[in-house]
Amino acid sequence: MSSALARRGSKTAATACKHHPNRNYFSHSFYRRDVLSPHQNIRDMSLLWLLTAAACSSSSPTRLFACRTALSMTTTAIQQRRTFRAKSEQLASASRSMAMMDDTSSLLTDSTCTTTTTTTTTTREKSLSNKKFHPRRIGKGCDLDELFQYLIESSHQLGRERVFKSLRTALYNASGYRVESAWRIYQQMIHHKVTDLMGANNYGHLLNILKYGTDPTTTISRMLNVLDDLRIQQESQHQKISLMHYSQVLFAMGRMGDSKGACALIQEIKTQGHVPLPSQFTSLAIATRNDKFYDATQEAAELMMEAMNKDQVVLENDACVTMVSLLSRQRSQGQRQQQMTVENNGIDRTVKFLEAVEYVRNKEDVDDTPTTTTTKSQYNVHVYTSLISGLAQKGDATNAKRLYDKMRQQGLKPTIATRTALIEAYGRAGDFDAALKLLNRKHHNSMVTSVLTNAIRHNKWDVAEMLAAPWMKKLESAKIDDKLRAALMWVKVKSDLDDARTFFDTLYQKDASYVNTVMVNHLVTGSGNQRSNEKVKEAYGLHPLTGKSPSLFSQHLLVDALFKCRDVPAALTAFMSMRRQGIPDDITLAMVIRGLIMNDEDTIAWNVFRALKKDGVQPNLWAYTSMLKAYAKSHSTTGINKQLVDVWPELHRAVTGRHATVESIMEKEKNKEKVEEEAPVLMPIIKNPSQAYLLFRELTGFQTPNEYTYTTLIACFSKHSLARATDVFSHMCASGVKPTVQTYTAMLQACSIFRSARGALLIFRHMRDQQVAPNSATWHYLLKALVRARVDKSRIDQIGNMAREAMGSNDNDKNNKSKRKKPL
DNA sequence: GTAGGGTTAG
Repeated sequence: MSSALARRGSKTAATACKHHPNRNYFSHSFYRRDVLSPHQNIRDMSLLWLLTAAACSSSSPTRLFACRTALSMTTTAIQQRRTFRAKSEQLASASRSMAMMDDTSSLLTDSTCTTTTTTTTTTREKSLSNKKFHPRRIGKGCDLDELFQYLIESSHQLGRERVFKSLRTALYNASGYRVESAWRIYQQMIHHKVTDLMGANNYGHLLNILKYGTDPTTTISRMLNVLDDLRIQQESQHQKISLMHYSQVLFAMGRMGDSKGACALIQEIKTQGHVPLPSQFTSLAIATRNDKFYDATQEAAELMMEAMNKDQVVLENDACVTMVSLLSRQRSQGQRQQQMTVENNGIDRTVKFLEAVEYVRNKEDVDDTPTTTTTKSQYNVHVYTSLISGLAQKGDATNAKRLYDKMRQQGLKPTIATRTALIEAYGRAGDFDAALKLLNRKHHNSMVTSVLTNAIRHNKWDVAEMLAAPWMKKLESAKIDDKLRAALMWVKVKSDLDDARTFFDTLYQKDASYVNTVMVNHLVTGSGNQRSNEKVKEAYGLHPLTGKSPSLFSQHLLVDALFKCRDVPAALTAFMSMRRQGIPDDITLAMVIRGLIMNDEDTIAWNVFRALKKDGVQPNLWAYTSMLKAYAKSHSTTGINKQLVDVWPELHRAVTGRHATVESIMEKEKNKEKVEEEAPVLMPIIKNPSQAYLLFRELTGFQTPNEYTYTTLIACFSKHSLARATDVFSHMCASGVKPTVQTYTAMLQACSIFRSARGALLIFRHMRDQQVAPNSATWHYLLKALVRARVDKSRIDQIGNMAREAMGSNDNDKNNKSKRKKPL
């Protein structure tokens, strides 16, 4: 109700707002029917314990990134804010000077009342107008064009005070809460240079209308313009920007998803010596959630934690729920330019956030009367659902289930969303018995989607088939939503690509809304796996049918598919086109490195890799490992495709993002020669294991190598030095990274090359002790090592028999597996 | 009505 009143601009609402104890009338909860008491907020120590345990069990060793420090992040934010403000100011002054240049008539939309009217206006008419546009008479039905015309003609007689009063009344009574009207009235105030007469409340009212604008760019920039004007007034001590003004802008930023702007504004509030309001943090949380272009989760969380820990700010429940949801699903590593933090894990960060929430809640209890005797959980079902879902994404079904049980103990009833989150946890962990058991009662779209996609991920074709079959018949029914339909398409793509492709057409013909982007992506990926670049390109061409242009993610899949088809020029062309539209993430960059190396374009890969680092982009672990793979290759590939040499300068620009953004274009214009000097040179890759080792040392400065990285490094050494390969192997075991069958095989390969029977048998025993099952390659290199080391023939035969025996049963396994793998 | 389920890398 309050929001409706406020929107109508009713005086009652305004007064009610003014007298609200916290003057917190932009609070999101204020607009809600069920305003939660602060005590209903998060407060439950035992849950925190549980989560901390989950974080400890799942957290991997620290992955550090040499990036900006917290301090420089803040500075950058301020600088960005300044640039943005400067741009807004330019915009404002441009619009102002335009208004000045144009005279009276051009400011009016109604061209009928122009100069002719001015000359023929009689004294009587004037006095009529005087009456009509008297501040007291300006009401709802007032014609703004007429009013503006009148004011321009009579401003000299009326005096600026009177002009201002008329416009002010118009703002309150005639704008009708229409954004455009309010903005035009404000522009008139600027034109008549009367904004200095505006009171803080007038500014507040204006902002209150503007915040409901529909266009993100105009809405925010207009509001920032108003704020800038207010700031100028503040400097001449006319006005003071209050928290409510900031709240209005933050509210709009929340709606529009301008997370960078919201962070910067919160910082500004702090610099002004205020403590931001809880509702302002809620706006920040909403802005972070709604921002599709920038992930400010970490920055926002830190601002909130600081406020809680230092200023005892009690966050609103909405902000908590939103932040918990965002934090718990943060990717644990590999984000480019990520801030250096110890808590790189989503759950760690969530725990840290909740600790701050607990801290301030407990503090509040002590300050208040300590009457809270209830042990009942103060978390609501949404917080639990977010947390369960966060654990689910990490495949931590054990803790997800514990949390779910705990929630039930607290007497909270799980909803469909909660059960879906738990099903997702089981599915990710590969526990399909548990997932199906939960699904048993009612097959809801979201639950089926979850189990289905996880079954595909885990190659559980029996589960996928069983689940998909009944839905396949009604694929065209409206009862199936987008996500489920896409999951069913995925099943089809995996079982029969051509059939899936035909089916896409059938669906589209039935109803264009039945097809979506994800389906096209599945078709592109499926075609890539079939190594058919014609099919890839054809499938990619389906994107327009979904009514959406391909996102960066869709383009990522295209590039990957083209690399799989060994069409390097096409893949690189697609990648460069992708770069022109946005900044590829670390996964895309690693995929490009990998694609090049898989296609034996080692030199180009090496140069892309160098260019990234030189540009300050930290390649992630996957990129490093792919690069290492070039050194581990048995065949030498140093030649470069001529076509790629020609494409290199452009590729270099695409990788580093030189003059692709507005800023860099400006930079280039400013400093033309400097950019042109930088003709990128293709450096040859020097393939010796010491170089590989240097690369490995370098990556350990940023990330923790995993079993794949170690194995690749061992493979680099296996042809050169058994001692060094063994060193890496020992280092791997000492670091707690478990060798895989591939690791042991690489070691055995080294033993065979260096004719070490003793080494081979030691490695083989180690493998047995670790209960790792050998594969045919393992047996092959073990035997080869023994043969080359001239071990006693009877001994070799003995092991050869063991190998045949083991492989015989393995073959059976394989056959069974492939039988099982045959889908639908 | 908030929270949940769809497509990325050996």
